[in-house]
Amino acid sequence: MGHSQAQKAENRERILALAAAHIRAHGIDSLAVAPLMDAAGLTHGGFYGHFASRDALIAAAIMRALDDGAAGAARASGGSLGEIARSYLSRRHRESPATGCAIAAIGSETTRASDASRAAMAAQIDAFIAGVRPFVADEDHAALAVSAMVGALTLARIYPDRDSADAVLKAVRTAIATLDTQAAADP
Amino acid sequence: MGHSQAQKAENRERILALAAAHIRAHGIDSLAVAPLMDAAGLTHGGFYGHFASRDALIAAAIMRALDDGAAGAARASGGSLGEIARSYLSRRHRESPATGCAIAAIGSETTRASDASRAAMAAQIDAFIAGVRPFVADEDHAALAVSAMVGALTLARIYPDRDSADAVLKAVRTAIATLDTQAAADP
DNA sequence: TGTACATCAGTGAACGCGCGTTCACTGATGTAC
DNA sequence: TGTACATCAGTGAACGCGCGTTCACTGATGTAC
Repeated sequence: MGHSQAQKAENRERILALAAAHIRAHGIDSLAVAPLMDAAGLTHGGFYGHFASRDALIAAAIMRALDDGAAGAARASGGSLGEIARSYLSRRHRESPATGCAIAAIGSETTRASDASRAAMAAQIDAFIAGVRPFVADEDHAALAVSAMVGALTLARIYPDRDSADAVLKAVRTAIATLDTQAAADP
Repeated sequence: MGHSQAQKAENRERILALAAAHIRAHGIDSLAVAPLMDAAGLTHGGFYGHFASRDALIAAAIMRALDDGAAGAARASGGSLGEIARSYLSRRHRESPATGCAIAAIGSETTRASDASRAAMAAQIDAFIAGVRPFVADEDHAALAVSAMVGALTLARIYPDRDSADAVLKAVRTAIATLDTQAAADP
């Protein structure tokens, strides 16, 4: 089998991507080394050639999940707050935690994570707020909009029935659009 | 030792209260039977006289944590949205997840809990929205306010430094107050 | 360009540990008379 | 009211299992000559 250095980098990348998706879809605590390595097509013994420990992997996976989410947000970031909210609070995003925003997916769990992980997520929260800032009246409303988007996505995923989940998303989408001072200035 | 029926009810109550506090402070997955029974002053073998399984305890503990949080909210619910936000988004609440709102404390984890647990939390979200409804312009803004409060408390707890955490709480408190149509009607 | 060998990515068995759960047992409780 | 006994809450040892981690080994890689 190919055990080249290039292969190793690819393998590490695959492990990390799978871990980042897993923690968003199934939570941090349920991430186990052996099943993860299996999913990556490797045996569990080789794990420690890539990461010092499970904790080190988790820290790296959180960073990766944050980057994933930020990349998705950048791709979708539109020219108005309504557009941002429409994308962030979409049914698609609600149904795809594994590829979506890490803040919403593992927010309450990260509350209890390492300081480094929490700092990384805090930085992304700040970036999210800064991205929304141009569209609203002041800093406070930027924090409000971001809190509401992260909160609403989390709440929507709690509802067991899809209709209620979608109703919450729609309600907050509509309400957030009224905070857009740019749009309000238009005729 | 007193093994009376009254004692048993007290013991079950103590176990459940400890579990409800634990899951809010340290997460659902980290709840383990033996340490919990130890904290309750009992040995772990007796656990199954009170609950059918760890999963059954978790379901009961989530319900209890929701009730705790609702009781706290009812005690603090004031005559304006600003008052509600001031209490919910207080430093005190941020620092005391074990006795506070379960939606914020275990929101992202509950996303992956049993349907019954999710339904119970969904009911409380609906109640929270209904409680805020009288103070805002429409249903959508009630959902916005609740999403923002739950979201902001979660975000604040992610920040490793207290000042940033408090700044987010304050920003969202201030912004939410502007949504209060009752207060806006005042001179 | 070709050969010899050190390196090292990945293998898979083995380890110790913590956990959920079971169970035979103990002794106080509370009921039947 | 007092005694005899069935009940049952709690005990603590034991179980099997999954998990994180280690390690001796394998065989392809890539470098030195």
